[in-house]
Amino acid sequence: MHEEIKDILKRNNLSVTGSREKILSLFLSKAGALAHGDIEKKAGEKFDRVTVYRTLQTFVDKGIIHAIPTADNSIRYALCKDDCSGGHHHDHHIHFVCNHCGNTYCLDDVVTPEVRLPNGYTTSQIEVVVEGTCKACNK
Amino acid sequence: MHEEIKDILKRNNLSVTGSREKILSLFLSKAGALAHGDIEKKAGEKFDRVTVYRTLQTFVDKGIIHAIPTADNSIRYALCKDDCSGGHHHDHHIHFVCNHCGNTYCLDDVVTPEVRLPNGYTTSQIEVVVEGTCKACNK
DNA sequence: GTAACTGCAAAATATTTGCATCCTT
DNA sequence: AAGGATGCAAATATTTTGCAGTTAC
Repeated sequence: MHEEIKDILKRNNLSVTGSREKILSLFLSKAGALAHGDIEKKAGEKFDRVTVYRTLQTFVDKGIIHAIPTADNSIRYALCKDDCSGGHHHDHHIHFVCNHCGNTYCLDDVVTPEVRLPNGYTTSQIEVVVEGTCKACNK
Repeated sequence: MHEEIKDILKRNNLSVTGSREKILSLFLSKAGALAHGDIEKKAGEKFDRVTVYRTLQTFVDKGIIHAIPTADNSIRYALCKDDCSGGHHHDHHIHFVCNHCGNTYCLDDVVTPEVRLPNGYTTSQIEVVVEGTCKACNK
């Protein structure tokens, strides 16, 4: 188990427990985003469904991961880069859903574009989800 | 009941029924998007929850309405402009969620911006959801 | 030792399916 | 009359809550 995992937990004032390490390592080892169901499966029945719900919620609250809304309305989660601490999360990157392999990726290098709103509207956050075919599936 | 409603249904080869007319008129009379729960409430217990599920699904299939994914993962639906017929729906406008009044709007005048993806990725659809404060709440 | 975390059971919600009946065309 | 749509009941699935036992610090 990487030291990095413990670091992340400690940095966020969370106790280091088995389920948190396991779930966090799933996120670190996989490029794409994970849905609740993926985590239950991948973890291999090791821990309770309720623990997964609570752990994910805790991670979102602390800004360790963020939720990605997709068109088919399955919630997926992905690691936040840098410091999205204290629930004040701001994405500056876009999300990509591959229609072929079904994976969801954060394209960290693609900055969310400017959006010009009509007069009277103010913006606090912009979420961009692009659907298409990813690099791997395009080969 | 507007004639327009019957037209929309007929145009899509759907029988004109009470629940469909009612639900469609809710969408036509309201600027913002509606969640499943909103519809059940606003309809005033007139029809079954199951009917609402099935009607919404039918409308989405026919391209009469489209689903809007939001960060808090509540599914909302809004009317499609023009012809998004036959399940081949493409948004060209952005969605706006007001953090103040909670409403979701389609900003039909704001075109989705170009997104420059890394090499190897191809795009089929872009979904943009902006959060902030809407015109009415900013006064 | 204390506060925080987990697992189990159960409650509360949400969604889907089957089928008999009713309505639209 | 025939096919489609609705409503009800019930089966599934999902998410939340309470609480007792366990673990991290």
